Amino acid sequence: MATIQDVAKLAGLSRTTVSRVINEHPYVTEEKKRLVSKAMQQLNYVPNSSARRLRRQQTETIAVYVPRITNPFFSHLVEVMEKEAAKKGYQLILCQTRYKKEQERNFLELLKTKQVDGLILTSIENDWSEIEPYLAYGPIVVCNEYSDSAQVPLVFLDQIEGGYIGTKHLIEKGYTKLGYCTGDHKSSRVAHDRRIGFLKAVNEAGLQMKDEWFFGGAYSVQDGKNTFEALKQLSDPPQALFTGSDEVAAGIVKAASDAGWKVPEDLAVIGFDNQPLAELMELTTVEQPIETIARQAMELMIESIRSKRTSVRKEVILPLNLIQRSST
Amino acid sequence: MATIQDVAKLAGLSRTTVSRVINEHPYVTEEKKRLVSKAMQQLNYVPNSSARRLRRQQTETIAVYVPRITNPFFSHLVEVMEKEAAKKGYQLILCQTRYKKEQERNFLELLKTKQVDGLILTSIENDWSEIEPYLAYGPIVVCNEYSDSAQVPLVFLDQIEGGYIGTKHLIEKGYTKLGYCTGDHKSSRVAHDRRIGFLKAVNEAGLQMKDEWFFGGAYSVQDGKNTFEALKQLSDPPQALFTGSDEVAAGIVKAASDAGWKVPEDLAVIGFDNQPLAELMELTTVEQPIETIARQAMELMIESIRSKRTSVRKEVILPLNLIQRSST
DNA sequence: CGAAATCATGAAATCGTTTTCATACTCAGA
DNA sequence: TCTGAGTATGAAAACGATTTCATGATTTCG
Repeated sequence: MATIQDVAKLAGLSRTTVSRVINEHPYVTEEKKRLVSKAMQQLNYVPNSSARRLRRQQTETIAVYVPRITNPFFSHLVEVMEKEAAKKGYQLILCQTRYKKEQERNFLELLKTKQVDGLILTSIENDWSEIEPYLAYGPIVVCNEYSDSAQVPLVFLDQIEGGYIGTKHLIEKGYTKLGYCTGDHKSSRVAHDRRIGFLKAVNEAGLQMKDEWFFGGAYSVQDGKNTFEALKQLSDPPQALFTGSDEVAAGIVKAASDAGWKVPEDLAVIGFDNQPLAELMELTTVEQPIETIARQAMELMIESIRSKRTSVRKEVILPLNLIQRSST
Repeated sequence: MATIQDVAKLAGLSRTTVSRVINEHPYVTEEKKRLVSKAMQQLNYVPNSSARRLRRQQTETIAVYVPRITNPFFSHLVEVMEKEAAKKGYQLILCQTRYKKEQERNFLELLKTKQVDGLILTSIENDWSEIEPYLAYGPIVVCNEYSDSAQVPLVFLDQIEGGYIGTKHLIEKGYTKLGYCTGDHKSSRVAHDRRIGFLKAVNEAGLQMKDEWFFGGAYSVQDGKNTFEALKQLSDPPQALFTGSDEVAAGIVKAASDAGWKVPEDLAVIGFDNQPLAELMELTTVEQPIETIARQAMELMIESIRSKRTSVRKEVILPLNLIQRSST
């Protein structure tokens, strides 16, 4: 492998000048530039990035935390982030926390050991106090999740509003017996807020709720199917169901159709996300502007890296909107 | 930030000894080990990975190429690879080629500039001769795709067999007028082989084909819907359709149902992949053992990195199997 | 008991860049 | 003609680790 020294020798110049050419420093004559370029080509030279990283104290790499990349919501987020990062000369390291506190903590070392310039969290497993100390080693941006105490940029969606407009829609459609079915991930602010939005709409309309109309722990298509089986057993089932994801909604619709129920006549269902699957199943759903939050988060990240200012809290809240199809 | 020098000073020892403790070198007395550990803790020291990379000439990072991470097949592949890599102390850099030759070539520089120890390709856009020279800079493993001339480990599925068993199944079910609907991605060996398998089964059974029963360029759910619309116009449509992906199959089934066709009575459809969506839509499909190929590819990669032998061709061919549901 | 092998440590070289500092040359303005 | 600003270059320091080499001390063994 050719080094900068080899190039310098072949061009009859110093390492310094070669480095200047590479980094487009002014004060290099055209003639030397040509000489250097020629030598670099002849030797098929490229700068060694480990050396460059060491000297420059930056890696041009960003770590992105997701629970699991197979979740379409997160893979979409990552797709956009990678594209945006590549555009600005950054690479992405993928970290799957698998919803585990410990996994998340392990990956935090990446920042400390200077393997990445910054961290984007799309989910938060640990208490913020566990994460906070790592801010000393580089910027952190939170995307999609929310934390009260985090002194960092936060890009997230107005989930209260999301819960509210979805529920409002059901109410306007004339349903009065509403069920609620989500993943209720303990620490997640997202789930918490949606529930508030749901209850707000319900209370405004003066509707009655029953405890048995709350279904929890639902994440997958299969969970949706199970939820329907449970619902079917009720003597007084809800007429409409608010769900926390399109997968769950799809599972419910499928199971209901298979059982001979008509959607939305016998049971209306509203999803969340507007995934490709929602279109396939013709689900009414609350669309999350994934591209926008991903892009915003990445922009804030790169800005934080470049400016080197100390991290400050900054909230970017984006709206959600309803997409009406035939499941309600 | 504390450096190894600071630790050495605090512990009253040399950098060398500290380094030995970090790297678990023998020939360090227990006493000094304690001293060093204590100093490291006091200073909250962690080794700087850029420096370590430079000296060791390795990065403990692997680049994975996928066309798009939102494609569930690839996100599943990446999920397993990341998990496997993390287990062995490696990180993953995600590279989305977006089916573009140029993007793919750009990312190849990662290997040359020593930002990664190796490359795993899950799709190949460029001619192998474009990629081959980069073997000089580190190992490459091909996963899922196939190339005749590549002198590297290749982990892939027997797509001829896949096309064959899917088609055979349709024939055994009694269908005699078979359609073929895939993405026909020009350079892809995968698509090519499946077609061969399809034709083999058709010929063995002595069935007649019509040109109009071949549908191309279908990748998405929407493409599937469009395909059905086209098929509907035919005066003599096929009874059953072999498709290249579950998305396409799902689109066809959906459009058919909406048009009042019964599946499989009026039109049978078989998918490919066994994605979650296939279960939801109850698609018969050809399952690809994604976890296995991902794990195998990652193992071969890490082995190649560690052994430092020159790359040799090695084919690992895994079988596919049929999952029967109610769409056929 | 003396030589060889093993254990324990540190000084200095090394990895391949970028950056700082010093030096020299050119040219415009007083 | 002298001064100071701008231009162009290179020597050497720095980034922070690991590895080689050298040197003692200690143990083993014939």
